[in-house]
Amino acid sequence: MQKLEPSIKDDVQQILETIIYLYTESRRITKELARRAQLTGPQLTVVKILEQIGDLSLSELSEKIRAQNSTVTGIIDRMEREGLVVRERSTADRRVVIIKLTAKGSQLAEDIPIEPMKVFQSALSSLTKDEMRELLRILSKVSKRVKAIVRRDVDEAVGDKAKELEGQDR
Amino acid sequence: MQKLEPSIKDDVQQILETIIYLYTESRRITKELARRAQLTGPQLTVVKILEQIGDLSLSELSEKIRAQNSTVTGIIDRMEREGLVVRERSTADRRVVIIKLTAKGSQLAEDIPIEPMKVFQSALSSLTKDEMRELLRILSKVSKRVKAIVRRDVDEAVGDKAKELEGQDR
DNA sequence: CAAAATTGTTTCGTGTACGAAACTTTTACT
DNA sequence: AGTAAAAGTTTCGTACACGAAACAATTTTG
Repeated sequence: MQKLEPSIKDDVQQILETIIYLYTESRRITKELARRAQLTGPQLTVVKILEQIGDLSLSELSEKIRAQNSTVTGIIDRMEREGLVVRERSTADRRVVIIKLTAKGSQLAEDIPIEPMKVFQSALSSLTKDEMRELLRILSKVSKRVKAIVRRDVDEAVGDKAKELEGQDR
Repeated sequence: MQKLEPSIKDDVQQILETIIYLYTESRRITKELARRAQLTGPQLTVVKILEQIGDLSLSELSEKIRAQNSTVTGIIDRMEREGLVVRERSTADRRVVIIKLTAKGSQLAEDIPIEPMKVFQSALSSLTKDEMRELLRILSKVSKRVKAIVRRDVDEAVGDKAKELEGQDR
């Protein structure tokens, strides 16, 4: 079943693990920074986004933090309970709820000096310009491949295509 | 505050987004594959791991799926309720709980022909050997930098170090 | 204009996810 | 042996996270 030669297989495994590491680390950092302000990770994200962009509708906010509306409703519920944000009906479109930072929320945003993503930006900045280009090029290639595979094999008939997919492993 | 020149900044942003895409896509694929077998993402992961490795203690399983014991307890509770696995006390060490696939669980594992990670392995395999080495080298470098920054700046005094960190952005 | 389709939000039910505390069994120490 | 420390698991409380259904306001259509 495994047709990759060992060293290649190890590379693949290590790359996957590194990507997973980078992602989970980003969440860990967010969480750690948030903890110091008595916030949760997602709450810190919301506070920082509202500070930078200004008021947003719930849907816009959901899109920014890549979560479903129903998830964000809960996050905002808890933040409103803590007095960090307020909900306001839009006068232009009364279906829309606008989320605004309160004074307390703004103060908190200021108190947290660093955005979680800054750590990654800083780390990436240690690469040479060429390395950065190369990284982006290769990651994009992988990304495109994943998208193609997903379209063909996962979204349609995983079962039928499984053998074929494994056949490509060599 | 932003000292990166635009093109570099865009590269950084794109790299971050690509990494986030690859990670979230991997969860989406897992979930989609799981859905077809009436499983959840983590449950599919557990079933596939047990199929390949064999029986594991709860702690070993937690480590494999990178989750806390308390999280896995819940996952196993639900899977046991569905008759996919059983808990057995280890005779060697009676503190230990061994998780075993039932016949139903094994059958399900067989029915799902492809492991979620296979998609990524396949995509990564489209890279040349040189590209793979280069990707791994660069990602490792980033990873090391992140670890170093985290040790120095996040785990200790984020507030004090924030300015300094931003200064490194150029 | 009125019914229908659409858009934005919330509610509900289920499943993670995590840390702290509680519990059980084992190991280490005196 | 007897107590203390450690290891493995579960319980508890809280916070996401998501999809489906419910609800409200707006826009589209006949």
